[in-house]
Amino acid sequence: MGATKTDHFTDKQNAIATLAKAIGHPARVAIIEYLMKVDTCICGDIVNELPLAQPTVSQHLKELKNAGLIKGNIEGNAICYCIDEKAIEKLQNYFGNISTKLTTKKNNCC
Amino acid sequence: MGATKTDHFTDKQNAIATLAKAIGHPARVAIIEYLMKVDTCICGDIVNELPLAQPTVSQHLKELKNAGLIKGNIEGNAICYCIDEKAIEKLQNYFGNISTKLTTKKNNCC
DNA sequence: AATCTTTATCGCAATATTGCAATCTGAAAA
DNA sequence: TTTTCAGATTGCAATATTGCGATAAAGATT
Repeated sequence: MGATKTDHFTDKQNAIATLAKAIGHPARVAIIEYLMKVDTCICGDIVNELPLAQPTVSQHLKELKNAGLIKGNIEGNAICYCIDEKAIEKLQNYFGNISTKLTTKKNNCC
Repeated sequence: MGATKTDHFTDKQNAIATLAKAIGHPARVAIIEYLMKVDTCICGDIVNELPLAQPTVSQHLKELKNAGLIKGNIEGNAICYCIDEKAIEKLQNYFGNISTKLTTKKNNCC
């Protein structure tokens, strides 16, 4: 009890949940938006941008990386993080499909 | 500490995070997909469809409703739940914007 | 080598989430 | 009214997440 029963659901469902869960925290939304805003993606200064301590930011980055939403490249002693387009596209497609199916179905009981 | 510092982030960031967090669980992904699959949205049998007990399903529905992803209509002593298109559209737009911005920017350091 | 700079990890406390048995509520049916 | 049925709520135990201070790891700089 307390642990998510991931094994009872399909791989696709778990995959979407994992991506969504990673975005389900404002700090991580802010990180993604910052990565978009910055032209160069030398990203050590995310810590300065966010109201969180360095270890906390590091952990959020780790979770985003585990979920496959961002990639990291070592560059000297700094690290270059950037968004992985594939993950974003997966989400876009997923919600796009739901949206179109909903409008064609016109289920209007609510 | 352990509480999310929502007040340090923008309303938009918190809004996206709230929606994403609600989808960030395979059971809730399964609920949404079931609501799409069923033509009529008389939805009491979600419990039969999922490998979870009734109180657990009820709580997941509550969280989806709180996040604004689904709506519920009382119909007799049953309840008709269905997806709120607006929330899905918000997510679709959000990830669509990111996707297009990424392809135009061509940031290829990773 | 000694130091600085950048990022990751450890360990902890506070809080949140997940899941369910038991129970409650309220409408329909008998 | 009593029973029944669909859902919600309560209360609890197990686990996960959030956040940060302290520290570690590793390349850069002096």
